[in-house]
Amino acid sequence: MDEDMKDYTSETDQDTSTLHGEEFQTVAFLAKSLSDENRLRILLCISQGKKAVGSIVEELRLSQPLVSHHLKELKRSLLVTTTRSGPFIYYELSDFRILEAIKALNTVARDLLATRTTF
Amino acid sequence: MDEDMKDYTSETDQDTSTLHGEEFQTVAFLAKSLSDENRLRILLCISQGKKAVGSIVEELRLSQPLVSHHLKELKRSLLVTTTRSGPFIYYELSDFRILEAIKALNTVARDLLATRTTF
DNA sequence: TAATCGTATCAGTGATTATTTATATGCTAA
DNA sequence: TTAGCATATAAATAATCACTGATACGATTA
Repeated sequence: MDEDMKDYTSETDQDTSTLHGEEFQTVAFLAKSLSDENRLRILLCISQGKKAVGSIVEELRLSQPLVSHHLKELKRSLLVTTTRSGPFIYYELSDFRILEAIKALNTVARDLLATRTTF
Repeated sequence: MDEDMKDYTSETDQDTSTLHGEEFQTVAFLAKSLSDENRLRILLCISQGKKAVGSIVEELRLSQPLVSHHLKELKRSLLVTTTRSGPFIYYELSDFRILEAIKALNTVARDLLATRTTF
């Protein structure tokens, strides 16, 4: 059961210099989670601390079903975790290094746009 | 063959700690380019050096129109540049730091899968 | 119990996209 | 000019996805 993703044994050192096999799939899956502007806003929003859905809705001025939809997607990619407290459901980042990855993308993006010759 | 890597001294102070405004859009756009398994394979493929379309087709065993389609998408996101030499069109990475971003995503993805509580 | 608040889910729609097959375009040599 | 190779593009399909509006679910309180 649970054949979505595979587990790794972390006994030996992993090769971080290149991707192989199913890693292309997992990286693509993770990148897809970051490929939506609203999801990025949500991630940055809850990076300040765990927040309930209503707070995110209010802060980002998005509809509640839309925020719930994106949070579900972020949870599916394991980027966020939830904790219930009464009627509130708090969402928080599961790994803050995703912020470093986002910043790396931002740096590259800014440079690509800056050094662009045409336009 | 010269690698045109650049030094990055900030001429204007850039805020790398957070995203604001249009940066969400550009990061999402860049992430979308990385959100496809075949495009990641293509990027890693040409990271070994500039390659013609036929070489990529052969190496990745994808159809030629599919490779051309993805290369067009990668060019649209400024991740690759082209050089024509006779009938051949060579594609190469425009910024090798995208590999670092991909590796960062891979590390996070591997950790998310590893530390996941399997119910 | 009922009522209310917070959140999730359902159904539908329009837009985007990955892929295939077929065709067109561009370059070079004979 | 022709033929032939390398690459791009067009057309069609199927799948995915972001978003909206409506509704359902769950927890708390009266």
